[in-house]
Amino acid sequence: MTVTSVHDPSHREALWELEDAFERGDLISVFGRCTVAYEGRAASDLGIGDRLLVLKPDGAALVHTDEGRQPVNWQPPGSEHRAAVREGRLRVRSTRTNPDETLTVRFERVHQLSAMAVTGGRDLTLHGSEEDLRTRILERPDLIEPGFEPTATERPSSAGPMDIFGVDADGTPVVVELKRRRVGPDAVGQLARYVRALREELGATAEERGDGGDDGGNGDDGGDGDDGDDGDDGDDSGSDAARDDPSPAVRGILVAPSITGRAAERLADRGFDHVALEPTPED
Amino acid sequence: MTVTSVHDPSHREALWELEDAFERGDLISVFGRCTVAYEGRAASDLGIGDRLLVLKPDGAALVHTDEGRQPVNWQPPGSEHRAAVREGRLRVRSTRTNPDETLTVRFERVHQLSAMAVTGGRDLTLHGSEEDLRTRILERPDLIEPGFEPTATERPSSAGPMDIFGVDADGTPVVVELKRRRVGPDAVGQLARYVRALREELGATAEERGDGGDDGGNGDDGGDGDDGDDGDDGDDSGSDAARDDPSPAVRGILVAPSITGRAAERLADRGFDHVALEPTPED
DNA sequence: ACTTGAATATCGTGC
DNA sequence: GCACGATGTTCAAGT
Repeated sequence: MTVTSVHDPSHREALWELEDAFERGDLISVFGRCTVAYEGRAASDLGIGDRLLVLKPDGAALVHTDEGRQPVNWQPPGSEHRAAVREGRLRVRSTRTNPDETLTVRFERVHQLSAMAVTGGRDLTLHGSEEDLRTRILERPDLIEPGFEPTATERPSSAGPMDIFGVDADGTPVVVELKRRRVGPDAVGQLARYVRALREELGATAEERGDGGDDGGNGDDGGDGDDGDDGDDGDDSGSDAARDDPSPAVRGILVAPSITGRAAERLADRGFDHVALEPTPED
Repeated sequence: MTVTSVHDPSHREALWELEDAFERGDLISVFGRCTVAYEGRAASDLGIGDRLLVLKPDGAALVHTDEGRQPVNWQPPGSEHRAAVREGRLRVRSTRTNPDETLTVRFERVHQLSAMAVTGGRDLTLHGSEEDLRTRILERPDLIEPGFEPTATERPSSAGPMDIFGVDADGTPVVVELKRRRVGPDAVGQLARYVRALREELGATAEERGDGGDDGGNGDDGGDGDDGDDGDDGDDSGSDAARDDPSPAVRGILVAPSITGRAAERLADRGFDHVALEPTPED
């Protein structure tokens, strides 16, 4: 039998079953009326009530109520489970170190305890990720725009690896930033950093192209333009003329299913483009 | 009886119990051998294996394996659960809209099904949050430094609401940014945005205050003064002169239990201070 | 071990 | 409903 199960056990009975299940490495589910106390990175106390306690052989512990996706209390994998009967009640305690954390569940009454030996079934395949989006574009670059040609993925730069690098129909370098779902202004900042990094890297070329790559205003401190900040502080308009250049040396394209209004504003400010595209084709 | 439980039920038997439990608004736990398919914001498929399915009356659904704190598949609250027997197997499906998402669990075999009517016990008290840290400082402002006086919390600015705003012993405006745990450079950037916004707002006043009054230091180790700036954000380069002013019109203080080395460098670059403080007093 | 960044993040709050 | 920030975020990957 792969599953053991007891209904309305005594505390001592529940303890025996728990210890056996620990020994076998079972996945355990306990329904019962209990209090919960946690102390570690923070601290919390939960009064008496009906809850579901899940104990995993890898050390994870979860306390669920009847609401919410998140457990009301938990312990991450790597913790150690112990059970005991104290003051006539079943007490389950899960501890770990680094940081030191303790989760204690005290059962006033155990309604149902089940344990199952789990085998196999770890082959999860996830689709619709950012990688799918990249694959889709590499197979059909015209989804970005006619004439676009990808030349590298994860191309390194001083601002980190960029998702897709390529050239457009005019031979202008293009940085493509991929997001698998609707994005806000932060994604525009990320794209701006890559573009700036590439403009600096290709600076000489830009000069030759006669497009006046750098504005004369702050030419002295040449690496420190203020438009590439990560956060959302770039709201001051008109701080640079270069971004309004009609033919910038490097283009930026943000690929995402949709973008927020604020993000659209920033894209326009910087002269970047948005291409609406889903990780997988719509039905 | 508040708990119903069936061991090794037939698929039809399991269906009856499930539908009854849905009707009663029970918290449900199902052990069984199953496949899982999800389609929505992403898509995934999970081959056959032993898992624990948790169904909540608020619409949440969780599929847990024997590993990890996170469910391998799930559906958030607000979804609708339905059960049926198809092709001789129990099928549980949870759907929601906006976005459209579907989670389907097909049981080859149900080992154990339990359902419990949950009552009460929603009074969770959590300690050690950022709000605790704010409360602690407002009650004892001298923890920041002698003479510090908070004047507002969540004070608005063009960069968003700042955690605590106040004045130091010299009457200089102070922006305090709170973090409940160890922080990296991003927190310094956040603080810098607030300080810059306030400096702009109070610009005229700052010009007049050009006296030589300097802070007495707060006794912690002074940051090294190296200028090895990597310039990957440079968020306040616009007001360049103000940064090096020995008596800036606005001070910035980052309150956190500890900070990373890179964050310390940036703090020093911008002339900000760090105060080491926990959300709750150490024992 | 520390740091960085993504997630089907989730969850609250404010607009 | 949308956007933004905090979370005992968790988690994987890179350094």
